[in-house]
Amino acid sequence: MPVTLKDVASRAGVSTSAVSRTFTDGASVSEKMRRKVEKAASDLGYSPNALASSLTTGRTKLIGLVSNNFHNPIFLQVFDLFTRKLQNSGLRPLLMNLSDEQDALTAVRRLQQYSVDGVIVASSTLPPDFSKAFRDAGVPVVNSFGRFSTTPEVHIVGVDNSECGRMAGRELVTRGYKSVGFMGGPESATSTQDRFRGFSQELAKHPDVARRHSFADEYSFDAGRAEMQRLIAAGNLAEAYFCGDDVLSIGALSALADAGLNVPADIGIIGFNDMEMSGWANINLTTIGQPIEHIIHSSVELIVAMLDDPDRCPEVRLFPCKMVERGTLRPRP
Amino acid sequence: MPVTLKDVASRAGVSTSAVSRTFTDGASVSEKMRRKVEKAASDLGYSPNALASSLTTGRTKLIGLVSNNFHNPIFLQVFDLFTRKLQNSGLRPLLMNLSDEQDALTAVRRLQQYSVDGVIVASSTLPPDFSKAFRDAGVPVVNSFGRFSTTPEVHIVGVDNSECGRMAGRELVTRGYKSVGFMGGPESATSTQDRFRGFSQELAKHPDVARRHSFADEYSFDAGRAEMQRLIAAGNLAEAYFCGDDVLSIGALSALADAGLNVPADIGIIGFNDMEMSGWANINLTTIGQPIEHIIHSSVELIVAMLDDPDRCPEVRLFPCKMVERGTLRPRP
DNA sequence: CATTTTTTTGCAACCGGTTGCAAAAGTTAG
DNA sequence: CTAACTTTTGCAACCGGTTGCAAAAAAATG
Repeated sequence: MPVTLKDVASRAGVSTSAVSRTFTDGASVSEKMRRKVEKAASDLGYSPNALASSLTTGRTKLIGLVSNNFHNPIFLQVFDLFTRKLQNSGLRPLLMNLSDEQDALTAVRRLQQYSVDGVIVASSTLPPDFSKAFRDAGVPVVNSFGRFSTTPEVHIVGVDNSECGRMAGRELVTRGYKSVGFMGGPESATSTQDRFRGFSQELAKHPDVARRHSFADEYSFDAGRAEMQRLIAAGNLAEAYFCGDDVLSIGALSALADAGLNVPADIGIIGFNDMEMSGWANINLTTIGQPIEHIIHSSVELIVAMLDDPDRCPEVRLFPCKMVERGTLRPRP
Repeated sequence: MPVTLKDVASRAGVSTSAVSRTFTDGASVSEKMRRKVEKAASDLGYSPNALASSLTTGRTKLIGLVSNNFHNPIFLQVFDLFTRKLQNSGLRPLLMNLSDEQDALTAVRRLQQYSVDGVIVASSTLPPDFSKAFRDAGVPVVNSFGRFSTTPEVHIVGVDNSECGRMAGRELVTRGYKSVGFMGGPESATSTQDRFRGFSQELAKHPDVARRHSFADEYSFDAGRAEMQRLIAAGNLAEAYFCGDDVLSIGALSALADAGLNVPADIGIIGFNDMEMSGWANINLTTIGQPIEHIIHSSVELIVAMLDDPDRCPEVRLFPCKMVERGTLRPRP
């Protein structure tokens, strides 16, 4: 049914090689030949089969896009940017949702069956070993939004989460809060661990500031709300909280509002991620944003570079987070 | 570098056909042979190349997942469900983001190059002709969340948006509102047109209820907020509004709050889509929800059925929307 | 045990392309 | 116009599998 190379060749009265060459740039074809072939091809509505050619070229232009973050609204933006950037680089994203199944080797197998040219692991919660499984299988891989190591075994693009934690701590101290809390996501997430570590490090420099911490069950509105309700009920609230994700912050804000506590007059909240809705007028959350576009553009650039040089030395690319000041912290003195 | 059929064959000392057959179910292979081959395959870590086999079988198990809705939070859930359901059906989603480029023929070309077995168009805003382009190219296609026709040319799975409009109208009338408004998304979106039509039809039955309508520039918080601010400034507000999407409703709610208007005491709001955050305690939006899971499961079932019978007669599958009562409308009398 | 029937196996062609190589055609120089 | 050199073209093998067909092996039958 679909038009093949052969059909075009016979209609143009030339060899299949000639047709193939007109569609391969850099190949040697005369102007006359090219015109003849292009005419025949467009008459027939031919377009080359990318999969068949991958067989000989060894390139499918397929990139596995692997993630398990299908519940955090920030990831809709992540998928939007990744798919667009990949498309604009002439690549096609093959999506893999890891929500049901986390086994790295199965994931590698599945993607290898489709001969992906490379894989982007976009997740802040998968363990670093996950990405390594791809590298071990010889598949170029970039880990985006993941935890970085100073001796990376795979490419990592993202932010320094512990630096973000320090930034949050510094901000709260600067604003004169005398007791502060960390409300993390699930304790098992590397992002939570790192933000907590940085936050603690920073506060350790200020012994006069009391600190405490706790963890919500997951990165969700309900978990943030429940955790804040628990804290309120327990009595001794800190003056300000750094929440491990905006969605937790928004949950916390709703618990505070219900309890009749005013933000930022009675209590301060700083979030993380700068999701779109954090800027909405009725939320107006002060938060720390990741430069998502930069991370994604850089990740795609890196995977593209890996296609030419699969043995490229693994590197870490970190981008700075930035404070987004809105209305949930008391003003700087 | 990767292990091929030939490698396994020579290690097992058998023909390549034998190896191929052990990996094709339904093929004739003796137990002894199967064991021998499986041993060799697992020793070598072989897994068959899906793309190479597609060349002869004509099946890639690749499904194009096409959308341009990368900004509505509801679509994160849509992508989550689609990818999982496809994966569980042994299919792989090839994602195509249409935000940059809307040309149907280009999209068809691109996906045809990868020999997708079928395409799912998941969008409430793309024109029906878009999906037809795939059908015309002989690619099985299902349009999810799209506008249906009583003489469908492609499979459509979704809701009856005009019925949803009627449902919203009925709800407002039942609650005794004497003047009501429709605040739609962009007037060009088929979903907005249909919801508006149904809403108007229903209200036409109640001449004692005053009605008006307007359209926001896009489906977004900011657009909803701006439009409601405009309405407030203009003076004559209706007693209740049906907003074409929850994200518009939430924007509208924030404008109302800023203006010191109380919901539902001063004004009622009913949304559409039941996004996750509509249920959040600080939003608590009364809305109409689409049965997303059903729509998606049914869409995938349909595309799977099309693989076996590409000429299957196009059908429309509609699922009922349901009211989700929360706190932004006055109670029923 | 020979014969017929059924199952298993390998051969070789094919899926839709690409590419090294040598022959053919086109250019340039003498 | 011929020789030497370039460019363009087609042939045929190959990429990693599948499959129709016939031969080989195994099982059933007499």
